[in-house]
Amino acid sequence: MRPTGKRIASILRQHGYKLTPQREAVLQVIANSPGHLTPAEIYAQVHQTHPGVGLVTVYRTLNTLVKLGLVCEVHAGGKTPRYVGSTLKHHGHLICSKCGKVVDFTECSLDELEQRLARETGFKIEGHLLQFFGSCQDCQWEESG
Amino acid sequence: MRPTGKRIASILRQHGYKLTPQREAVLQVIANSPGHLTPAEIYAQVHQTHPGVGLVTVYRTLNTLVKLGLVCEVHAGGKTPRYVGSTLKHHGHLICSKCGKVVDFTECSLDELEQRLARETGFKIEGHLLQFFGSCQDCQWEESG
DNA sequence: TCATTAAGTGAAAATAATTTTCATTTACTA
DNA sequence: TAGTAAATGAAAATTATTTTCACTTAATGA
Repeated sequence: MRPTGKRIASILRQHGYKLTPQREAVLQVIANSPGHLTPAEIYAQVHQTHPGVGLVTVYRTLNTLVKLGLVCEVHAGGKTPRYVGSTLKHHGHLICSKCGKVVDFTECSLDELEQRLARETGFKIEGHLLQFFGSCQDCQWEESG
Repeated sequence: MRPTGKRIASILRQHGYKLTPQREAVLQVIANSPGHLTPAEIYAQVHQTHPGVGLVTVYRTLNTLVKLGLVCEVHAGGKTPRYVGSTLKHHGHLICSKCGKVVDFTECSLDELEQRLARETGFKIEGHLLQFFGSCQDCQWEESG
């Protein structure tokens, strides 16, 4: 389950960050979106309800949230990263190579592999991102059509 | 096993691309590097042996190689992607969140999950990328020190 | 071997994404 | 409610990447 906007706000304050209306607006958009948004998309949505909020603030807020591990940065084919509310661990994506559509899935079956890698490499593993690439159903139709 | 420079060259020609000295130089660097290089790093290396080759050509060559599936584009924390010779499927990385170090690993245990996802979502899955994030041994020392 | 030609190249300019700077404003704390 | 450190918006700066275009070259075949 993703953290709610309120949950995120509380964590922000715990870490000494101020809770400004601008940040709240960004949090709302991310928390309420089922999809994976680019900074520009987030800005567009924020701008509708809070016309005063600038794109710079969106970038700054995203950086802060990523640093705190509250949102996940996903590179899904396109050149700009996309952001989604995150529980940090066990994050899986299915990405269409043609249209860029991203579908979430949850899976927890990598523990064994994770432990083996930690043992063999000395890494302290904190999370993972598993991405499958392929064509979504729509784009398969277009291919054959 | 990664494709060799020669192998890649041959595939290029099969697809109607010309084999220019510039491309050969880029291929050599990628094929011979054990690590994951940024476009700028590749350019720097190419430039040593082929001072005439421009950064633009490096970008163009990388795009071509990615399109052909001959190199893999990895987003490893930093803002620019990194490139590595690739077998397209079964590609795993272990990425240090602090220093950006990337360690390859191979794993083939995701077939079951892949099939389930394909069934449930209708995706035609063509490959995947599994990335674990954490701290490498060196950076763990720095943390406690 | 040489001429043809489509594709590739370098340099500069253009575009796009992101970060920095700085003067001003604001949320939190006492 | 005053003080202060942090956050903000706008503009400028930076950085990464792509496009344009005149020129060059690799591949092809006579």
